[in-house]
Amino acid sequence: MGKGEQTRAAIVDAALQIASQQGLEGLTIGQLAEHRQMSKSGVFAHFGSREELQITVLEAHEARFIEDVLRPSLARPRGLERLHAIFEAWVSRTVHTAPQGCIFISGAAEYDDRSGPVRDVLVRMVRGWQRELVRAVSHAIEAGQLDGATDPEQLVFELHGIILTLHHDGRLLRSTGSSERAYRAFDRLIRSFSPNAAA
Amino acid sequence: MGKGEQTRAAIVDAALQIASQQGLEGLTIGQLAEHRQMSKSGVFAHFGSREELQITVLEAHEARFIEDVLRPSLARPRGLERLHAIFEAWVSRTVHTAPQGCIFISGAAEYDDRSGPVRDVLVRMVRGWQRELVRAVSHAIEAGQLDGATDPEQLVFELHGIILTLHHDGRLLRSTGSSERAYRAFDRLIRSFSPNAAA
DNA sequence: TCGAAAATAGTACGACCGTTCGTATTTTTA
DNA sequence: TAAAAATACGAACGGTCGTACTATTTTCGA
Repeated sequence: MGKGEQTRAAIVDAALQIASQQGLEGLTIGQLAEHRQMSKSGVFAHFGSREELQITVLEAHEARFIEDVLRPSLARPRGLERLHAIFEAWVSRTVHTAPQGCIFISGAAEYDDRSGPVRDVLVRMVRGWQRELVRAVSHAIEAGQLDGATDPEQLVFELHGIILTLHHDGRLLRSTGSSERAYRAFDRLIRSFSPNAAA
Repeated sequence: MGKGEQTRAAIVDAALQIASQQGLEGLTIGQLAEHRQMSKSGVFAHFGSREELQITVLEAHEARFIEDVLRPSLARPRGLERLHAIFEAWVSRTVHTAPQGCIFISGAAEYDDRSGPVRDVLVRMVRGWQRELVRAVSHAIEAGQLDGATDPEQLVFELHGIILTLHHDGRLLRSTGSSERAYRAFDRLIRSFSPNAAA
């Protein structure tokens, strides 16, 4: 790895941190340069535009997200066990690993009314993640661990809600005990989709 | 109402629109002045600082939110019926009335890592709204419409999640049918807290 | 080790930011 | 209707923004 790539990686790392706190729109090249003790133009040269930087940060975020949440869970057997592992890792990441906030979530608020490449990339990533979740749920249905009539996307919809509230309450309101609420919500959610639950 | 108050009200109105799309941090005085065909300093004079403007916008948003969501529901009898009315109005507002997005939600992402007066006001408002929800849930418990062992704040936590996902999917992903998913989620949520549900 | 290529710095630009201030205009009040 | 007060304007300030250019330094293979 040449010097350039090395520097670039370090910049992206710092950018990821900053964007996690201030959002992708709050990320500025000047701030990033100061953080890395470089000149603005030196930072800029690695990306060519701020937009390209933001997209690069999104890609780095996604890679890390997948690594933290999905990857370890793939070691678990398909079905409820894996789904549970995913949820646990997701909760954990939301409150611990990324104590500066999730870029997917802050980005959703920042770009839901905008158009452009950054938004497009974000949407593609979120859709991709939802597809992964749907897959995991479908496995549980196929295994008979969830009711056969379960609409996987409905379950994912509600699952996502738990994480969004966890993020919201834990971060904005600084509530303690949000994780416990999240787990309780997850249990009820799964139970209400269980084979023997009165639909 | 003097001329000044009149102008100020019109400015706040425009600011509310802009902030609903761009967020409170994306709201600028210059943009606002252009929108209202005024000079920057003319707009500025009504608030004294951008922060004061942001707080004023928050207050206007809260007033409208209460008016749209809570107020009409208070005409319904306490308990599940009122809770359902609140949820319906909330969903409706999230997807129709405020097609530019909810400032409470975008603000949560913008200010969850910041400090200062704007954040403080936002937090106070969100807490206040959650308290209202807890009240509505408690009424349903007292009326025996929800299980006596129900933790109202847990139910509110999950209820909030439904709205957050509705906002997320409907706006970022532009999903159609999110409202239906929200209603289904609500029904399941209520059922799982019903007196006869196997806890 | 030298020289081409890559990487970084430096400088400048126009645009917009929030804010200040002095002045002009309009509105209200006496 | 004139004086007083409220309101709006215009210009300017110091900053920061992203970006474009040019110069300098550093890196690394021949």
